[in-house]
Amino acid sequence: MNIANPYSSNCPTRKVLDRVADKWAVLVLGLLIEGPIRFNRLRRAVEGISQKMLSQTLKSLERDGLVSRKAFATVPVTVEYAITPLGQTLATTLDALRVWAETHMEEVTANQQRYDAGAKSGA
Amino acid sequence: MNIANPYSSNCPTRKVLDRVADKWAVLVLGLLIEGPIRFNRLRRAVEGISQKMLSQTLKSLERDGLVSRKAFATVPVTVEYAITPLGQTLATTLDALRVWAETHMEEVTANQQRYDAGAKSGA
DNA sequence: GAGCCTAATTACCAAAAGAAACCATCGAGG
DNA sequence: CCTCGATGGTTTCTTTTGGTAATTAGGCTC
Repeated sequence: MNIANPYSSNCPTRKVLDRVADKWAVLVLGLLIEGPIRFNRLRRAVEGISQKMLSQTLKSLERDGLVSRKAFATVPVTVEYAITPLGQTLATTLDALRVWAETHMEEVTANQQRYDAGAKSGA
Repeated sequence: MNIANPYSSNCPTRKVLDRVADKWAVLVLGLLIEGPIRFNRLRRAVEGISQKMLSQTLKSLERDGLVSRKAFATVPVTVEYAITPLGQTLATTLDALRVWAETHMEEVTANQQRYDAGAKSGA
């Protein structure tokens, strides 16, 4: 079982890591944890995402078993996306990242400005 | 509404999240937490990374104040990279992600195979 | 003085993201 | 009737990013 190091490219952990390193997936999962939601509503909620990327993100999340898709044969066909139990475990983990961002973003931004200022004068 | 929802694109949290959604940054930070390390050593450790991407990743991590760079005027100039205290807090958070991956990768892989099989026959 | 090791950049090409248009269906309204 | 709007997508095109390989620069070794 001890497959261990994600630093070798053939390690499956690396694949999952690659998958998770996706800003849209992180944002979508973060929204889905609040409850099932329809496609366009999701699109409006996640500011800046295109239909293509949302569709693509949802498809791969579904493929991974992190979200479930349910289509209703209503007037204009509605599709509802929901997070799965597995997806919830990931969303919980990712939430720590959001908390980190909220806690440290000011410091990071300050660092960036200091760096940029230094690079400008130091060059 | 300074902080709050990362779903609006102008939220600084979103910027940090974008930044973190980078597989190389995650892997590099994970290695740096074990101690300072030189450029080429890092490159050999992170399998599959190119010099360009490593250089680029390190530069942006340095800009964010997550790692520090120290050049030594040795024979062939050596450069050592180390994680900063701020970087450590992030690396710790990201470690939870690695743990998630190690715990759930089998399930995710199984889901993918089931999905792919279903799509093939079900389409 | 050719070759090598260091860290990093550059040029070039492939892949992915982004923007915007199009598709098909149906109900509402002019 | 015919267009409009809303539904969830896909397609097309452009831009941005990532990957490969070659190059740079300096000094040491052979």
